Amino acid sequence: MASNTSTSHARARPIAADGSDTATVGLAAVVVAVTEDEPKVLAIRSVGEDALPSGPLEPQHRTLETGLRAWVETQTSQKLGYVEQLYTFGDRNRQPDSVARPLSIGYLALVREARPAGSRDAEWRDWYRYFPWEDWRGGRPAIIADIQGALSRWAAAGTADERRVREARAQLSFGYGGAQWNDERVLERYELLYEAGLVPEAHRDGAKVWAKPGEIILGADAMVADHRRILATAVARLRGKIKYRPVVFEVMPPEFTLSRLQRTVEALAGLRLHAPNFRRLVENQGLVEETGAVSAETGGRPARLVRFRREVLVERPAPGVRLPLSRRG
Amino acid sequence: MASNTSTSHARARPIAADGSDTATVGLAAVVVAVTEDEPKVLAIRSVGEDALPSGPLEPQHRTLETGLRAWVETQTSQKLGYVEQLYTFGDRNRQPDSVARPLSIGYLALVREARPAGSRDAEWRDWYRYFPWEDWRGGRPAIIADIQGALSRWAAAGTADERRVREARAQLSFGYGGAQWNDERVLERYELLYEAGLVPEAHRDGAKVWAKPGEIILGADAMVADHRRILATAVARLRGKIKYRPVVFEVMPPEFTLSRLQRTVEALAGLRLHAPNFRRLVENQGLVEETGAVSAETGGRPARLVRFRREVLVERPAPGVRLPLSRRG
DNA sequence: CCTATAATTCTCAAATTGAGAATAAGGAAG
DNA sequence: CTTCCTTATTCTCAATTTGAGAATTATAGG
Repeated sequence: MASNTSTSHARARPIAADGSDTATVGLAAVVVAVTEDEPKVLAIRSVGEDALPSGPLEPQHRTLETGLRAWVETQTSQKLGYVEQLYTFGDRNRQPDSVARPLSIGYLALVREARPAGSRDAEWRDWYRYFPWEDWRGGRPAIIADIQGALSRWAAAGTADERRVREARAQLSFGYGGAQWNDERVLERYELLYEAGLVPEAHRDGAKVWAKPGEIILGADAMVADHRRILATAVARLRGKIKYRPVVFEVMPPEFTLSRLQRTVEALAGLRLHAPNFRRLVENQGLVEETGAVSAETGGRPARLVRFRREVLVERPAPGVRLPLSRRG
Repeated sequence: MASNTSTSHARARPIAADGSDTATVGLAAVVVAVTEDEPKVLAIRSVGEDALPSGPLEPQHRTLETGLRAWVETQTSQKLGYVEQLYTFGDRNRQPDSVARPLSIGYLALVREARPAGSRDAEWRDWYRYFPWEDWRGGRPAIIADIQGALSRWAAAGTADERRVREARAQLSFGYGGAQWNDERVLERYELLYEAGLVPEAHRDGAKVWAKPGEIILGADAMVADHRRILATAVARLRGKIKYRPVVFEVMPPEFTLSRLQRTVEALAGLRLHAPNFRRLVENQGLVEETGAVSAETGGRPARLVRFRREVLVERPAPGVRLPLSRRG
């Protein structure tokens, strides 16, 4: 339960000087790295559920972003490079146990390496722990079957009109029936599960949901407050952005092989790519340049080491890693 | 000056109960329509500069979005359909005359038609009044020459290092030198002008800028507070989104001709498109369907009337109006 | 030397794009 | 009613970009 964990993400209750609403503003960061081909996110372990590094906006913070950086650094001793604002959440509905309106501004940060995580309770976690249905690298995840079942029962429980709408939404989001899987609909999927009550957060928040606690989809970790929602927003944003901006390089070491780059993109997108076409795209777009060195780490033929070509930022209008999917699972 | 206009966007000063910062949260809407092939935005005329419909978040607002809708409706009697959150601005630097941290959450709203604007001081304005350099439909806008000149002087005024960085940024943003024009860099361009002090807001905010007031780029309207920044964010977002999501249809009437659709996209993107290729894209993607009727409004051959095919939302993963540019101005 | 493994290059058909010519269907002018 | 003007619409064609798979190369290990 959220109320058990009175760590830094608990919020103070402000008093408004006049009728107008004041809000304590929470800042929360999704700090992403990719280690050994797995996407990782920095999490704060608390008694119950995990939390994102977060804290309230304070007077000494010159900008929202500096406030965020400060909180992440004190809580995880991780310095941030690339940072981008995601979304501001402010529903009254969620977190009903607080008088002040909980306003949280979510940020996405990309860092180069997942070091052992500075502080004792900060830990790097595979982000698919929170969204096991998002990892299609090994084909359709088994958990989708459970989800599909639960969503069908949820759809059936509605009125005739609701039924069709719900069924369509479920198929569209999770890619069955007519629709096909879309890697970017991460938030849509999480929100759908929340609405249907298939996720513990919905019950904890006291949201009016159809599902009984017994329907909860198991095998996925929940998070404190609205942090899993923020994480879903981050994954969605990153998966979208990777395709038209060269942001993957923010999580790569200075030198890397093309297959490492590919596996990093695959890790983030949760999809398998066709290797020859992937390299063709990356090279044709001039995203990387030769270092001259080779790396013989893997079993087979040694791979050339390349580095990101910063010049592309100037040359091309919107270079990203377009995804050459392979149709075979 | 911002302090002259004590209308609804003036903000109250909250008192924090403890050390932590409280902020009055302002909501601001960029309400967009396209009338007679010109992109319009709803503006509130005040004594000095224009403002966006806006107001503080209040206790009775259940969600941020309902608060926003309420403010827009009371100020402009315009009901909103499609609404999307843009960004939360919270720099301490801007608006130094306020004790409370001004936090403003910007929204983009799309509406179907620009009616004469309900209230007396709400008015539909061509959005290129605020950004004349953004309209390339008639070729490169004349004002770019002035901007280029002023930015060159700004670049030259820096140290050797600064000079190169500034020159590169200017060229990249405004598409001269090596770089080419990118319709989506709207915010980047506005921020650059602000930083260089070429825009009245920078001086009004007391920002530390190079330019003397005499350098200000004339022929563009400023706005209250950070509203022009929010507008720039909206234009950028819309120009980006139009290419991969069928959002144009939110500003179209239920039935329309393909050339009207094209001119609407052109109005928003500020670019000319190649008509035959535009229709090919729209039709191949199944974005529209026949109504059977024709419209003989224009001089030449009567055009078929089509409507948006809602089914595409289910069928295709990310259908938008890709932009088949024509190379000739 | 043979084999497994991974990296890399080639090939080829299919689809998409960019550009312009050509055609069609009305209204207005004569 | 013929001609011209205007806009809508269809065609064509070359160039580029994709998707998919086969083939080749370079190492390490037996």
